Amino acid sequence: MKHQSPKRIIIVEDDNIIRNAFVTLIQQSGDYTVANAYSNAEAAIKNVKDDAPDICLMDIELPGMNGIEAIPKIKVLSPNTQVVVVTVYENDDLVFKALCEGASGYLTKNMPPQKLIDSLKELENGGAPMSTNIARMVVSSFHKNRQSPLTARELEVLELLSSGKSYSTIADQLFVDKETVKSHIKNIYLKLEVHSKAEAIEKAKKSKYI
Amino acid sequence: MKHQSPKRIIIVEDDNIIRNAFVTLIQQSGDYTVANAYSNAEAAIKNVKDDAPDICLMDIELPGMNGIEAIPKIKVLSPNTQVVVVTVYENDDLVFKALCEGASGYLTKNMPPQKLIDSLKELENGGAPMSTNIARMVVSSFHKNRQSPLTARELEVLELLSSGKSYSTIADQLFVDKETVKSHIKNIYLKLEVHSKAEAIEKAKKSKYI
DNA sequence: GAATGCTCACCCTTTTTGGGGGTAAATTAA
DNA sequence: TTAATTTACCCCCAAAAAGGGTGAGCATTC
Repeated sequence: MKHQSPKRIIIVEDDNIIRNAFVTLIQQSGDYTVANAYSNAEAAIKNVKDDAPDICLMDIELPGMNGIEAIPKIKVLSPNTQVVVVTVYENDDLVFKALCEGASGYLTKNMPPQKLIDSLKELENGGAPMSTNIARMVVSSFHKNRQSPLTARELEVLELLSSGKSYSTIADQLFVDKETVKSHIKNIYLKLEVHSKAEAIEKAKKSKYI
Repeated sequence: MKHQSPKRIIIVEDDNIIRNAFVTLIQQSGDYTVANAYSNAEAAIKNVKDDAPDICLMDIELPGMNGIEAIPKIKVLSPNTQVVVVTVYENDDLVFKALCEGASGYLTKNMPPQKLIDSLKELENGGAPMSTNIARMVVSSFHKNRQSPLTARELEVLELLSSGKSYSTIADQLFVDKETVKSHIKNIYLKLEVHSKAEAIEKAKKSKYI
């Protein structure tokens, strides 16, 4: 088998001390080479085709374009690059935005140095490295709220309603009359204290009933 | 500081050899105590209030009730118990079902033994232990498909449509005329080759455009 | 400078839908 | 034996959705 050349990494991080620490840490590991290190996203994007990185470590708060916006731009120019966010922010919103934009991992800067190298290995193995809290946030985002005021049938109806189906389609799918669906929806509105489909869906999603 | 009593664990696994291996492994770690070990979900559910486990290791394929169905029953009877699925299955459907039902982690049986103990520690630290492939599946589930035939504006409209909003509400939110929204939706239907809201939403979600 | 694609906006029509108000039987669970 | 759930029906009517077509303004691309 042919020898694998060491994985190429770029770093986007505006703090000089942290950036240099990452460079040193990664170079010393021996298994990776730092193709380039940037203090802003624009420069990284401009050079990403030449750098041809396997992995990009991306900070979020950066001068100019922020790290979240930078992710899709990197991915378009270099689709095989895996972007891992490395930041101090553990805010739900930022985490899910980063993942939606295409991040393959999300690390917080308070991790021990060895964890960074472990994470790179995890990426190579087809994983998605995440800090402890981030993994929990991600998994929790799937959990449903079981204290729902709605009955099982009502939840079924609301689920279908939230997928854009009409009353009659829902009725067909549940093998009941359209008027029955209407009754369920009336009860859903009563319980959720709303007066329209959109409000019901919004409230149910926010409360994680569906 | 007061001494913490060792975390209590129950195991639900129908294969005697594997179950006993887990028991031995966990007992030997010293940091955990096996409160009970069951070969089926029904028995585990019956005793979960008495066992009062901090953690439940749950297999999926079991005689009688399967592990996925068992998760919510365990969580209702003992809300502070963290359920971790331990299985051979890496199927997307099962993973997401397990997480939706309330699993706090998902491990595959091909892991090295030490990984199980590490995972228990990870749980204690507020994490969500996952095998490499599972973590990638979970993170990938957030990624959007960037080869969408829809324009940015059309995606915006479709996103709002999929949240149950009416044409006029969408129009207000985007500061355009209702007729403009209609035009966009007509184009969306054309491009996606559908003839209704529900079909458009279904196709867009399936293709991960939204 | 012609062509294309995108965003925006208006017109017409039709059927369907959604939401409000009631009522009530059968089943199931507490 | 109450209470809750699921089912189903009636009325009404405004609003919404979907189909059709047209076209201006703008940016990009060829």
